[in-house]
Amino acid sequence: MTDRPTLKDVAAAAGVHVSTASRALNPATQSVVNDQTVEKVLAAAEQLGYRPHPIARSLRTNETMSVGVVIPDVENPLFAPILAGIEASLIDEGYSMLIGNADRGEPHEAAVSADLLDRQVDGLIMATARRHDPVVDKIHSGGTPVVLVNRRTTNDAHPAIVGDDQAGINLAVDHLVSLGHTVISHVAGPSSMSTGYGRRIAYEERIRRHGLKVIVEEASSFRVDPGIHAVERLFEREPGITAICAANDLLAIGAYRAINAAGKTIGSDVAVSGYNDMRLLDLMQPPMTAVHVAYRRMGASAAEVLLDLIAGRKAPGPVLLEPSLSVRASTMPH
Amino acid sequence: MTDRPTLKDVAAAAGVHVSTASRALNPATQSVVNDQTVEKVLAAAEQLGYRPHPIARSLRTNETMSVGVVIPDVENPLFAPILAGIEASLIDEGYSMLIGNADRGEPHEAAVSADLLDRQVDGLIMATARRHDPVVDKIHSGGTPVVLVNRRTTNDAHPAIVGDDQAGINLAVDHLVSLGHTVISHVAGPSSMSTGYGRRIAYEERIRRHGLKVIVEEASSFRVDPGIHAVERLFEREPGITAICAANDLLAIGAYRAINAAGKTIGSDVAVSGYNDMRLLDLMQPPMTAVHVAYRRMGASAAEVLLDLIAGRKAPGPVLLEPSLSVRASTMPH
DNA sequence: TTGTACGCGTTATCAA
DNA sequence: TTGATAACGCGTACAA
Repeated sequence: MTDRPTLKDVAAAAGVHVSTASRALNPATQSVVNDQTVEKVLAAAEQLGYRPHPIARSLRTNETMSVGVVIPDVENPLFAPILAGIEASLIDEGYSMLIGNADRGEPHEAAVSADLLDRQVDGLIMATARRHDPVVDKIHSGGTPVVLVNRRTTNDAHPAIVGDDQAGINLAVDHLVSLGHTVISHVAGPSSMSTGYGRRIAYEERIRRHGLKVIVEEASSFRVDPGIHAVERLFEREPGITAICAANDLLAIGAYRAINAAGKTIGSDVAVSGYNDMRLLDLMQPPMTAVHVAYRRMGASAAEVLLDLIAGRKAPGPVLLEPSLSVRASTMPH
Repeated sequence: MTDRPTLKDVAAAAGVHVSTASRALNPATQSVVNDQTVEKVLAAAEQLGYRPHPIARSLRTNETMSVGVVIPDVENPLFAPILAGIEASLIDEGYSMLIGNADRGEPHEAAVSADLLDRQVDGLIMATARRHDPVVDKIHSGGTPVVLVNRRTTNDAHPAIVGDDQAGINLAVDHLVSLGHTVISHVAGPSSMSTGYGRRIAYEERIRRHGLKVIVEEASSFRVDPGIHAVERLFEREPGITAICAANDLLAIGAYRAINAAGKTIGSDVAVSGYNDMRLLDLMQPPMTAVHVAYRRMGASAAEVLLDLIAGRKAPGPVLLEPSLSVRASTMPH
């Protein structure tokens, strides 16, 4: 591979000094150099196909033009659109995305983010936040720009782009109530995460406002099997349940399984609503009603806020994205 | 944020020269320095919490310890396990992963990979290869280590980790034949990609060997809607079709839609097999039979081969991963 | 407006 | 075995 041209080569070709070439190429300092010289340098750079060496530049500027993204589990379909949104926002500003997969639990998250920081990323987007998260606190207080996505901490000092869980649960509960349901239960996610906790609290509050009984089972994680078990427990406790409002799509799929196993019919016997509205949910049998969250936009916004932070602009506190409700056949009039 | 300690600091603390400290810290040159000095330096480094500055190191060594991954569409669920596999293999060797999303078509792929190369990645994993792919050819001949994943070019000089499409299609076709089907059609993917082309050729060959009639419709892309249209065309041409062997899960989902729309029953009237066996396929109604490919392992292998290449070791030609068949209710005896 | 000189943190070469 | 020094490619005070 033939050596790429350096700034020195450009300067030589243009017949000027390296520093002049540097200034001519840098939009910020370009104004200080003679117009004709600028032209010459630009022409030479173009002709040689000069590309500034990012490593050398980073060494000088202490900016790598890259950001780290810490994901709890890359294989979770939830994060694909978030990553796509982040990438789309970053690319326009010349930034790249370094991915850290923290799928081995909490201590791993610290290791992964430390790794990214060692690589001198200019900022971090974290999708792994717990409600009380010392890792996030430490990075934040270390001075590195951080933006949380999807989940937030209880500490509102951290910028975060998340869905409005309260509004989303309200949509689901109100929808079920409007269909005539009166025994509506909630399959909650882990209360260590804002998504699990917030949706549960929102459910309890909304159900009480409707004058109904609060019926909750917490699943150990946001996955299908824990969802099955939670619904099995629900059926034991409260056989009269006619509706399940799940904190997440996978938990709702678990509900599908448990309902089928109990010999009941989804929709007519027991209504089910999911949360997230991930792809292909409309292809299930019956198609699943779910609270829809704009994850791609969530990722895009997180990246934008992070870039603001990096540029020294002030970041907002938590930003709530308004959800909508995708109504399908899994919720029927009762 | 308090400045991180530099090699100079470590050297000073240990009472030795910078270059000695450098040698003591580097496993490769460590043997050349006095054991006691090594101890001293290591202790000082530990005590100061020294972490080598990767940017400065890269500037000297011309290695960034990072690899680029070019994906045709991050949101396609197919690539999540591939990314997870790549990441897992890389992390162990101290490498990081830079993601480029090339979702804006062919010219965009060239731009994205150029961008990654500009960032001095040590190698590239590309999931975007077309059968004839000048972009890949150019990068390869430019001297940058490249490994293809999932798709391959016709040029066997490029290392590639792909599924054995012929074996996979054979599994599906033989399965359908064994169920008694005699009018078996194929919904093909774009023939510009090895996956589309290879599976189609394999289908034609296997069908002929069984003495049956070749019935193919090519979809414009590996997505649901093109699948619907392709199957609609199939039904017009050959009303007697009892089985559809699709080149991809999404095309098979399109087949589900088209079959339902035609008032027929999936499984009993028309059997359907998918390809890839992506998550949640078992939750469809009816659960879908599909050729299963070990995508996580595919990603992991690609990363390993790339690291071999980077280390100067010779890479194998195309590597074929053996598929299996996940039999479910969408394929029934006829 | 341009050139000089230096430094960013490492590693590599050469002497000692 | 260790130290001195240069170099990687770029940006930037400072001087001219």
